[in-house]
Amino acid sequence: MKYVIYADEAWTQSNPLYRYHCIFGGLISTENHFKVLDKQIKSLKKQHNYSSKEIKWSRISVQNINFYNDLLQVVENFINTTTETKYRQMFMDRAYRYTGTPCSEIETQFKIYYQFLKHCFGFEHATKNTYITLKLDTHSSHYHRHQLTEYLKSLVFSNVKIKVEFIDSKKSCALQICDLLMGAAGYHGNKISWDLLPGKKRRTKNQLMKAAFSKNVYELLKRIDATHRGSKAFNWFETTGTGGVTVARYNHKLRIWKFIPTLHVYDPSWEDSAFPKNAVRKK
DNA sequence: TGCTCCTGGATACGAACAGT
DNA sequence: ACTGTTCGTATCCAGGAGCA
Repeated sequence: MKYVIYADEAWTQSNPLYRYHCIFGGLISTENHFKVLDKQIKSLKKQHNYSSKEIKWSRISVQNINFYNDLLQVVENFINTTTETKYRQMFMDRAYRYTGTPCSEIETQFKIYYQFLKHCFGFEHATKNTYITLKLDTHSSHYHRHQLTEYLKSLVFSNVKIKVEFIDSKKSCALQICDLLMGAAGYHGNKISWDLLPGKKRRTKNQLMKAAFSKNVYELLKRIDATHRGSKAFNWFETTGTGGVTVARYNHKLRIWKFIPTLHVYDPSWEDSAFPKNAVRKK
């Protein structure tokens, strides 16, 4: 069986520091399903006069919010109706501070990328002769593509053959969807909408709009989790339980993974209670 | 099992805002 | 300046998920 994974990262910057960071997201499905998704998105773009523009978290505005909300329906439908499609999200929490050997920011990012691809999809439970083409955004790793490729060479499974490709996110709706979902995750999880403008006691229209959209994304993921796993609650920033069976890592339609390095200390200064209520968690 | 985190809903009050 | 609306805070209440 052949699959394609589109994966991307977001909220990796370290200035300012946000509690939830290094958010990695990946959509896995078949090439054909992705082609259909592409067509659906293109037609929706036409309807909304958004054809020439790229889908991007940072491009959401009051003027195009209807397009983005409609887009969420397309995405939900895509994930729900195509059995091969699954979504994975990994992130890190600064409350669990890594205490191992320090390394450069970019190297850390590669290592985490590796962890994400190695463990989040549960490849070890895939059937024999599974072929996966990993499509990563060329833009974000442009200068380090070679280095990342080297890291990913050690991604070896007996049952899964992996091929890595770098593509331009401008040309891939699936990658753009990843950017959107992760952008919303970071915005919501870090309470960015509460980063009030100087002297303001209320959030701006734009902040409220983005907070509402993030919530729509949250509810989308919650619905998917509820439909396919029967769970009654959904935490965007907690590891999804496996119910004691490791094959869940492969089978689940949607999984969230809070990546906690083995070598870590708990840093309560990042706890929710260390910040005022309704405040952005940044340092 | 108890704890924390994350979420929901309802209600009430007052402050901040937008439009006129 | 006045008005009506929206937003934020402060209460309660509730429960699920995951972790130690």
